[in-house]
Amino acid sequence: MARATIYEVASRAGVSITTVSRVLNGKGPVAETTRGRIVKAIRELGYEPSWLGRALAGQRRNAVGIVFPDLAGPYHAGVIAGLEAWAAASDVALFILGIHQRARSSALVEEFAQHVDGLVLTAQTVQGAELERLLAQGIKVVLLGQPVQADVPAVRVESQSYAKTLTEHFLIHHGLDHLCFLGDPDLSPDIEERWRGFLDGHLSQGRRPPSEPWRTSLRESDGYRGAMELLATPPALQAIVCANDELALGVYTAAVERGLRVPQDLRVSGWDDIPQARWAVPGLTTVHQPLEELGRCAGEILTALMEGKDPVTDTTWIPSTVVIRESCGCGADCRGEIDG
Amino acid sequence: MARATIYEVASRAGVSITTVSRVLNGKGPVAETTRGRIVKAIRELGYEPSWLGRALAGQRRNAVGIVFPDLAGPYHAGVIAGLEAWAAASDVALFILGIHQRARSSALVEEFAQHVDGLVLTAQTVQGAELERLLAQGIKVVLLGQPVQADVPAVRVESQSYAKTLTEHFLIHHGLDHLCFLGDPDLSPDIEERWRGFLDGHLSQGRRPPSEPWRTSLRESDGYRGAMELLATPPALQAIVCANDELALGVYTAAVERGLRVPQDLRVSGWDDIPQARWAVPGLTTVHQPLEELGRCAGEILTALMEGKDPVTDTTWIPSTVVIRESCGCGADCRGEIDG
DNA sequence: TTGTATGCGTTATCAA
DNA sequence: TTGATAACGCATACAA
Repeated sequence: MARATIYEVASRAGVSITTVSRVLNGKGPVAETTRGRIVKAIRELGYEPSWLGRALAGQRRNAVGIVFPDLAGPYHAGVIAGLEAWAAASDVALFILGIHQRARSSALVEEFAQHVDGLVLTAQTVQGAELERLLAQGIKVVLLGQPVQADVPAVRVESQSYAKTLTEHFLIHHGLDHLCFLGDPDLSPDIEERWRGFLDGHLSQGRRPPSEPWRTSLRESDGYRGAMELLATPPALQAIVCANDELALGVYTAAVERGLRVPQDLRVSGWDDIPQARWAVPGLTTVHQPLEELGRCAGEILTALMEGKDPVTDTTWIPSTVVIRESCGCGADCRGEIDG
Repeated sequence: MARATIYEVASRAGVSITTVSRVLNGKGPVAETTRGRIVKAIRELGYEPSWLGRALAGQRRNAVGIVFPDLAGPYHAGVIAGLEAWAAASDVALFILGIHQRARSSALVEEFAQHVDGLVLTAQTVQGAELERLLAQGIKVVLLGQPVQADVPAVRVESQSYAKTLTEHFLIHHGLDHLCFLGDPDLSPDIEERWRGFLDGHLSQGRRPPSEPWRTSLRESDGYRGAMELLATPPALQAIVCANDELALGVYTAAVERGLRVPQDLRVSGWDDIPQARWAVPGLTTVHQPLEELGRCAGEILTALMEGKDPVTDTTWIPSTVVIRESCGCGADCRGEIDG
């Protein structure tokens, strides 16, 4: 019924638990014949060491965790895949936690931390004092897409230059004048960068800086509502640069409702390159983030941290790719990718 | 640096750890003044009980886990959302594990199990002997979309009747004759049900039983390749009923390449109602699974199990919804939903 | 009302 | 080469 313990193995093999522990961990000298008896006992009992006992005895937990605000968005799957690839190669377990706006989410993360040696914290999960607490307990932490904090290693995607490239694409290649940014820069540093890149694009062309961003959260319905209002009042907008793809798809719906064709009457771009972006008609021009690369990179930093290398504290920047489809007004002639 | 322990709290409050434990767990009598001192000490030290200590001392872990083959598909997000809703309401932590075809995945799950009181196991994760091992260790288990096992509670979506409905929709409403099922019934019991419902639909109409399913795995590229071959050889297929949406979208691509229009020249249906299904053109007729409901239901069974209620061992069946869009050949007139 | 002592399953230190 | 035994942090039976 219950699991076998090291004591049962020891008594069955006629040795002490110390010796069993030695063969289990492969350290310390054990006579070949003794080892044979112990291995046999282990097999016969189907014994597996208790993770709890090990962890309590101060051992490595041999697991890392990643924390997401929730697992609904387009973001997590790619990151997890990358991190998982690293974890499998490192023979470390990967546990995942979504905090889902829970009331006691802070306690939740702290408890989660007890199960692992290292934690990857994505945007909108843990910050400030709570993060300090975690660090104080000796948990290794890598931030993903979070505002950079002193002395905490982070992985970020470079957004600003791609937003600039995208904006210039509208401004120069398509010769537009009247663009609007949809999304709230205060929601995350990544989005703030996109907004700044949007500004950069205007400034680099000597254009009048665009109006304020139309601040909204990031769901499709927010994009629909935002666009409905933006398109209600003159002067007519030529393009809406969205903070993510879901907003952009909401804009599609609003455009239909306002009797506007995309891209003939209204150009749209998104960010993230979610699966729908490829299937929507017209195909959504967007920015593809190398999510797997992000996850893998976080894993490698975790390795360094857990091996106690000289403390990594700098931010690693990962590049993206602009994906040109049709929603920006490009035809088959200019589809493809642009480098930042 | 390190966490405070119950001993430090005790000494600071001038009591024994027993008394601290008592106020921590709210059981046993404690004098009001003593409790005050202890509460104060706890606050001052920022003490939080060690999850490890508690678990090792034989307490409930106050966490449940869910295991997926991987987190890339369309499946997991909804299920997690539902399970998470239950978990939050029950004040239980939810940990997630993806096994990602790891070599030592069996050991991985067993280790994961030590962190939790109960486990939700989805299809293609744990079966047979390994499952028995888990159960033998007293872990509470709920199966999700798995073949039913004796004495293990399970939650399943009813697929067969919806597959039948969908097939009859093609056969009767659209008056077709020559349908083909794309996908491998051996991959999961759910898909096998879909195939059986496809057969049922033919038989109920006294039609000649269709040819064997075109066996393939479930990625979009498989759908593309499968359809390319299916459409290469006469007699001309009128409709392809796909085992999931991703396959169906692959069929879209193949149709374009073969110069066929969907739905005029070829009808298509999918299964799952992934986000792309709504955005693809034409909109994909598919079957929507109440994923959140699935998760919540699994959670509730877990509650019963963990409270040691009389053992739940039966399978709970959850109903789906057929979502009619345009890929089956329906126009605006018959869009909507059909009940099973 | 409070405290002592033991067990939970390991690893690690030291002694034999 | 092996074994007692003390941590690790908590809950709890039993004693006071």
